[in-house]
Order: sequence, then C-alpha cells, then structure tokens
Amino acid sequence: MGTIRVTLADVARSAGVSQTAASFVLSGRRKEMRISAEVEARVLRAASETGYRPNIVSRSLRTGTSHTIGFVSDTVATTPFAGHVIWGALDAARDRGHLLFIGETEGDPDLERQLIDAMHDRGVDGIVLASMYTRKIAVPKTLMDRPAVLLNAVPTTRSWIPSVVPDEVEAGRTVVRVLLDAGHRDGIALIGAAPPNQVPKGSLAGVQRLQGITEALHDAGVNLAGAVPCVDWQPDIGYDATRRLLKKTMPSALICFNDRVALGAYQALADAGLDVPADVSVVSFDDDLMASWVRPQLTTVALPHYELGREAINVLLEEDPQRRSNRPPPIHRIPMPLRERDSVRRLPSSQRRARAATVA
Amino acid sequence: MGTIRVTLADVARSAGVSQTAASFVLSGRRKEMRISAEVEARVLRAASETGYRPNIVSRSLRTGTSHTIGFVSDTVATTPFAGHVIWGALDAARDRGHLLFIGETEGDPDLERQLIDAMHDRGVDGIVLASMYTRKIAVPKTLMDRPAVLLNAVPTTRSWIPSVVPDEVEAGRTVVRVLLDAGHRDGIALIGAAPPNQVPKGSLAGVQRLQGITEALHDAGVNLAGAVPCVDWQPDIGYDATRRLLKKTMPSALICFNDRVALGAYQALADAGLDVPADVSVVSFDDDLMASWVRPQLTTVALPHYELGREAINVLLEEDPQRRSNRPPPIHRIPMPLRERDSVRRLPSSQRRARAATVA
DNA sequence: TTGTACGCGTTATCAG
DNA sequence: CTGATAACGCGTACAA
Repeated sequence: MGTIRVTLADVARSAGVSQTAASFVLSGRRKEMRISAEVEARVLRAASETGYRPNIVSRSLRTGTSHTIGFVSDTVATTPFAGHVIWGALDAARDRGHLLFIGETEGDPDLERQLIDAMHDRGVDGIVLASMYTRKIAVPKTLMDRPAVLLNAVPTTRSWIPSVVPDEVEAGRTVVRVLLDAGHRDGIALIGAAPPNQVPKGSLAGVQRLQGITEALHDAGVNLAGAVPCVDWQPDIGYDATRRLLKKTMPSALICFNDRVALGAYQALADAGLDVPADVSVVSFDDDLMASWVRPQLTTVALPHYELGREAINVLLEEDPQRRSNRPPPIHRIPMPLRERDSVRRLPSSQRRARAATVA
Repeated sequence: MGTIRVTLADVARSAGVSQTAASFVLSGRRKEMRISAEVEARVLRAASETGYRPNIVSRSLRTGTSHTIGFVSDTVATTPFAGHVIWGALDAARDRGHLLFIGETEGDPDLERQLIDAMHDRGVDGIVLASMYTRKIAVPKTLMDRPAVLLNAVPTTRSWIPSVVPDEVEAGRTVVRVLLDAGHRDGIALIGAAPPNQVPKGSLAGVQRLQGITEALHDAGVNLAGAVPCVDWQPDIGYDATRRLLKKTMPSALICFNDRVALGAYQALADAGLDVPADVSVVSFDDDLMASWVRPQLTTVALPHYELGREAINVLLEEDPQRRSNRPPPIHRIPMPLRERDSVRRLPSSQRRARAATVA
C-alpha cells in the first residue's frame, strides 16, 4: 500500500550510472574505487531526490550484518531497574546505528532459548542477556556460538562471554569511606550481612559489598561494632536485624546492605527513640526510588542502571575480535556513584582530629 | 564463529529430496502439494537432526513479511506505564510468533521519524506508535504508507490508522455508578474538571471522563454538588482545589480526575478534620501504584496498560485487509476495570431506599 | 509427485 | 572508472 520502495537500481538508473557505481558512492567508498566527483554528485542527488533508503534486509542477507541487537532479560515491566537498563541500551544502540529487539523470559529457560533462537533467526549481530539482579547464570548453549554479553550476571560455566556488572566491591569501599570521612570510626555496624561470609543465599552483591567493606575497614585499622546478617534484604527483616543489634550495642553508624533494609532500620531506630542522623548515621546501597522519599533522605551508592545498559551494548559491539581464547572472559565493572544525602552526620572536628591522629 | 548455519538446501540434500519438496514439507503444505508421507518423514527427520532453522532474513526478503513489529513510544523508562504496555505487547507478539523492535523518541519528532524509518528499513510488518498519555497526535507521514496502530493516541489529521485507547467515557460512567450504588446522590462533587468543558489543556482523558460522568449523572437525574477544575492533575493542585470546594459546600463524595489529584484531596480532607470514607468518599482514575499505598486504599478505575499493549499488537496484525476506505479509522476502546478498595462509604440503607424510590 | 530456475535488493568480484 | 554477473537463503511458478 502506498509508496513503492525505491531500490538501488532505481537510483542508479535515475542517475544514469551503473548500480555498482551507485553502491560504492552510497557506501562512501568512492575514492577507493576512484569514482569521479561528478558521478558521485549525480548519485547522491538521485538518492536524496528519490528518497532512497537501503534495504537492510537484503543487505543483511548479503553481508551477514543486520545492525540489529537482541536484548533479552528476565523481566522488563516490573521494576524501574529494567526500564533504565533498557533505556541505556537503547541510547547506545541508537548512537551506533543499531536497533534493539526486546524479549522477556520471565525466568523460563525454554522461553529464553526460544527468544534467543528467534533473534538469531532474524540475523541479529549479537545478544545481550540481562538479569534483574546480579547473579551467576548458566549460559544457554544456544548463546555460545555467536556474539553475546551478560548483563548484571556472570557465567557459572566455562565460557568466553563477557560480563557487565556493577562494581559492588568498590561500592563497599565507598560507603566505608563516606563514614570514615565524616569522622566515624569505632561505632560502625553492618545490617544485612556479616563477615566472613554471611550473606543472603545466592547474593553475589552481598559477598562483593561485604568484601569491599571489610577491606576498607581493615585498611583503616578499624573493627566492626557489630554485624547482623539477613536471610533476605527486605524492610521487615532489616527492622528485626536492627532491633537485635540495638540490644547489644549502640552504634554510631549503620551500613545497610540495600535501601529496603535501610528502610527497616529507619523504623527500628525511630522505635528506639533514636534520630537519624543525629544519633545514628545510615548509609546504604542501590538508590531505590524510596531512598529520596524517606526522611531524612538516604545517602546511598547507586546501581548504575543506565550505564549498565549502555556498556553492555558497547562491549557487545567491540569485543568481537579475537575471542574464544583460553583467558577468562572479561568482566566489565561499572562504577556505582555515591549519592550524598542527609542520613550521615559529620562528627565534631575534635573527634575527627583524634581519628586523623590515630590513622597517622 | 562456532556453528555453521544449516540451510534448506542442506536439509534437502541430507534427506535426498529436492529443495522444493523440503520447503513444502516444512511449511506444512505437503498435502496441498501431494508430497508422499515417506518423503515428508525423511525431510522432517533431516531437519530435526541437523537442527535446521529457517533463515527469516532471506524469507523476509523473498516474501516481504518478517514476523517482526516495531514499537516506538515517547518513553520507555520513566513510568511503570511504559513497562506494562510493552509487557502486553511483548506477550501478544510472542503468542503470534513475532518479535518486537523497541524505540524511544523522547518526544523528539525527528528521532521519531528516524526510528520509524529504521524499522521500515528492516522490513517490519507494522509499527505501533505509543504515547505515554492519551492525546491527539499528528501522525508522521512516514508512518502512513504501511501498517500501523496508534496506542493511547488518536490522530489529529485525516488518516486511516486505527487507534487503541482506554475507554475513558465508560470509566467516567463507572465511577458515578460506584457512588450511586453506594447510596450517594446529592453530595457528589468533582475535583479536577468541571462541566461543560473545563479540563486541563490538551487532556483527552479529561473531556472523556467528564463526558461519562455528566452523562451518568444526567441519566440518574442528579445534580452536582460542586466542581472545581485543575490546570494540571498534580497533588498540590488537587489539594488547593479541594480546599476551595470545602469552603463552599460539604460534599458526601469526591470524584477526583486522577489518583494524584486524589492524593491532594486526601490531604485537604485530613487538614479539614474530615475522615475518608466516614465523612467523605473518594473515587478516582488511573490506579497508580500510590492508590494502594495511601490509607484508606483508594477505589479507582484502572488504566489497562497491559491490555492496551496486547490489543495494539492484535489490531495491527489483523486490521490489515481493506483499509484506506473513506470510513473514519477504527478506535478500539479498552475497558478500564474498577478496583474497589476502601475509600467509598456505603450509605445506610434508609437513605439508599430513599434513593431507590426517587429513581423509580 | 518432484525438480529447475528465477527473483527479492545488496554487496562484491572481475574483466573491460 | 564502469558494467555484467554471482551469491546470500528462501518461496514458488512452471516444466518434467
């Protein structure tokens, strides 16, 4: 219906040149083929006058490259997470002239395989396999023989597939640094995990955040005032954990392992008649929406959703060359930016000088 | 890299038959071509043994159908709206063997055109153009000569393009019915719009909700106790509007034009020492997340995001036949389901009987 | 019933 | 510098 598609042959005819000449001009390789400037001009004019657009389907059939990428995730609708990751991926793809197929597996491995195959059938240049939460995943076999990138996930099996993940270890160091810089030292406690290895089951973020925290603490020569693990990072569980902590000790600062846990901690502190940040400071991870809703607004280290999406596409489009080497697959860690808000109290400078002296 | 793609020719060779025979068998038209059952079996076995998958790119080049749909919206990341609409579209597409391209225009008409063109270049079977909020839009010329559907939008210009929108008029009738059924009658007031035509600028939802409300009220022979319009449907504006209303009259029920307005109304009622629903009932539209967060939970008519996405795909895939007729383009109205919660008070039966008598 | 041959629109080779 | 010509993988008239 409507307008007929204008083909390369039409352009060539309209410009009075061969199809070959038109093709080379339009792919910008005219000097390489030593095509006259005058012919080039004629072709270009004909193309723009006729409104020529290359048929990517046939080009794809011929060259094997479709300027198309598949993005399959376990969820797309439920959490704001997915939205922002996709947003970043969309932007990066557009910047590089690619379009994105989207697919949602709902956690079903069969569906996952079907989607990946359907995308391959359509000649995608590569696939981003994204997970809602950072974790290890078994790479589908159907993904292994073509370009692919794991987003928010690392492979359990041996594979060459690169990963893009948040830099959780560094984020752990960051929250500690925030507290130390504000003058906190001996009153720091953990809510959500405990050394050496008590984290929610299967939580990669848990072990990495904990690692960064303990390293930074060790470097500064400070010991934890306490730590209570959680089986899951939910508000009610964080609430209980905080109450348990308060029975044993009076912390000056809480490191909560995510914002939902921090929300629970807020409530427990309030119930205990403690003020944030006057009595107890709180820092956390994720930068959920709620982090700027609660009062006082929560200082937290943000999950870089948008950047994760962007990087996944960039890595996918560049990592192609010599893969399949025996080296372990590259893991790209994206910085988690600190959002400084109102939940951390700067200790008076006398105490801070004391701390500086101790460190020196 | 890795596995070589197996083609139809490979399957035919492996089965010892012609490519034509293989093709007919695999497209399930063997009886139509009267191909022997034995050949069919050989082909099927060869196909499954070799792991044959049809190359959709070449099929698309040959047949002009790619089993691919473009979905371009003005936003995808910010609101849960987009997520659920895309979710519905994804499901419908999968059910019918299609894959979805996603694109985001950020409200930029240039970008919109580029995305639509890029999708057409890749041979999509059609395009869904989605808007975040219901409104009239100028259909891009580049969309007009191929299958397309407008989602949450109706065309300003003459065009044959079908629309899929929420049934706002019926939703307006619904909220009135809820109130009447609960025994409310003479104390009903509007917050957010006022007859005959005072709605936020450009708000299609506003005029349609208002239309449904006034029709239903008229049918029941009841007059409004009051109505104060809003320039925009935001909480603070709803708050002011409600305060203004309360200065003039004491309503028994408020119809707020969306949940954000209702949130403002809640606060204004609380400030006035009024209880919801004991003193004043509240009904609303949208079913935002907040509708189930506020106390008491808000009775509201939900925007059918998921269903809008589904229907857009279904309409796109079916509406193809004889378009371009002079008839106005079809507008598919999706029911907005009522979410009955706790913000409406059932009036005592004495009053209700009185009302029933009046009606009869 | 089966096989042959052509075309979809490009890119790319190769001899003029 | 240009013009035939093959090839990508598939669907389908047409001939055998």
